[in-house]
Amino acid sequence: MTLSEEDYIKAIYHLGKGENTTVSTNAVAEQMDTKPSSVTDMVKKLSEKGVANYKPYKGVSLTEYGQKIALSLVRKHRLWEVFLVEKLDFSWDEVHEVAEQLEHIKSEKLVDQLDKHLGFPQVDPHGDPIPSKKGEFKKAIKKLLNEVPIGKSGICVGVKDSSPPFLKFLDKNKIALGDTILVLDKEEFDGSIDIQIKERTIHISSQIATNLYLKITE
Amino acid sequence: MTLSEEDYIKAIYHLGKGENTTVSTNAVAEQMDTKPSSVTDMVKKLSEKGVANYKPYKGVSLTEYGQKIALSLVRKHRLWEVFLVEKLDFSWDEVHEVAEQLEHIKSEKLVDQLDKHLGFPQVDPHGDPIPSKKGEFKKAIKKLLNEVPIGKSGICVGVKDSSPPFLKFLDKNKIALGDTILVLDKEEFDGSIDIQIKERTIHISSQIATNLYLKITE
DNA sequence: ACAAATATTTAGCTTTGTCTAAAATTATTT
DNA sequence: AAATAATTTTAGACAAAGCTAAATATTTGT
Ligand SMILES: [Mn+2]
Ligand SMILES: [Mn+2]
Ligand SMILES: [Mn+2]
Ligand SMILES: [Mn+2]
Repeated sequence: MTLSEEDYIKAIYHLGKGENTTVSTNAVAEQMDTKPSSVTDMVKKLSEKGVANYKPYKGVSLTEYGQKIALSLVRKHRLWEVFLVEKLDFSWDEVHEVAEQLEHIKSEKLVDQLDKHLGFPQVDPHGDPIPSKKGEFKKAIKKLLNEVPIGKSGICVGVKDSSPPFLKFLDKNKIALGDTILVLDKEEFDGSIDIQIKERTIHISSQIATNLYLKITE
Repeated sequence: MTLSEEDYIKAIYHLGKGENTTVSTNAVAEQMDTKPSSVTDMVKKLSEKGVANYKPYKGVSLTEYGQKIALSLVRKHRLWEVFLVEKLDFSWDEVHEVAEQLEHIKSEKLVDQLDKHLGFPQVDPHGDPIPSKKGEFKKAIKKLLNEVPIGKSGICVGVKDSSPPFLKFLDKNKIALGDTILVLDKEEFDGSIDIQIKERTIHISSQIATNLYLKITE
């Protein structure tokens, strides 16, 4: 697969949320920051290669084979992200762009050894699970912060939005993966909430609460 | 620079042996495993970009800017080779192919941090020097084994040919960088020599002797 | 010095991946 | 059930990087 084909496969995979959903040409175009006509051309090619199922005007999905490729790419992307943070002192908002390049390096041994070097990590710096070599991974039971009822608490295990602005916001407000968060109060009107985190009590907007994953503890 | 442009720049650099020599279209074509006509097209483009000086029928050389790029690529290539050997347990005959890909990853921070992570190595697994961030490196005073006079000895510090077959040959014969080699005898007729290495006395062909670098000790 | 051999460039074609503009299909309103 | 709007595809073009075959320049041998 070429670099470009691989990025399309990943886009289709992510838009389908990991399940094997059919996604629209326009959606892929938006995700990839290209034009719908370019997507049409590419998905035709992917279809011919046995990577995708494409029905004109109906959308595109990945074949079994395509999903395997997607999972391998996701695995590589996330392992590199762990490497950058753990070994090269990158912060979690800097890794995506570089991993986007590194994920395309072709060498099975490289990935296997990297995995070993990192101690077979289960999640990437954003809390996203790392597929095994065979493409398996258990998706964690986690809840968005805005769905956690008042009085319940949990451990922060992931972010839904992993864009640099959001990640930097969390850094600035000293919210990190692993922290325990208790929901104190919720404001119906704007969806904002009060939380307790590490002795501090802070008020958090709906935009933040809908992008933080917790693993409920009690 | 695109991946392809970068590979051409590296090829021109290596053919010019690091000095800023003018090299021929055919030489570049052979090195890159492409056709001379493709090289002509590319060097024209590199010339327009200010990376190379190209005179039709006369050959091509790198500009100052082009040399900077070349040195940065060599730096990245060799740092990645060190990483693969030191951290991921690759053997020295497996690293080149992967480094050939990794050298094109764009991220200044990545290179700086990798350098630090590796403890600022001075040479790659084949004994080749790693340019500093500014593009400087001292070239070691080393001699090819076939040029070492009888009775002199030295430490094995590098290989001229770093192709897998040659490197595997060295592994098989337990000759590694760092080993001390004493020249016992030379055969004028075929250039073969007798050496002593780690208590062993072995006979070595001219092809091997002309591809092993020693740093003379006495 | 000239012919032959070699090296290099040019011209024209191919593939990949992209784009714009126009045409076709599907979805949504009234 | 049309009419309108939105989505998607097609047609045609372009840039990058490569190739083959033909033309041109340079080098070499006599
Ligand atoms: Mn990518
Ligand atoms: Mn991630
Ligand atoms: Mn390369
Ligand atoms: Mn090397």
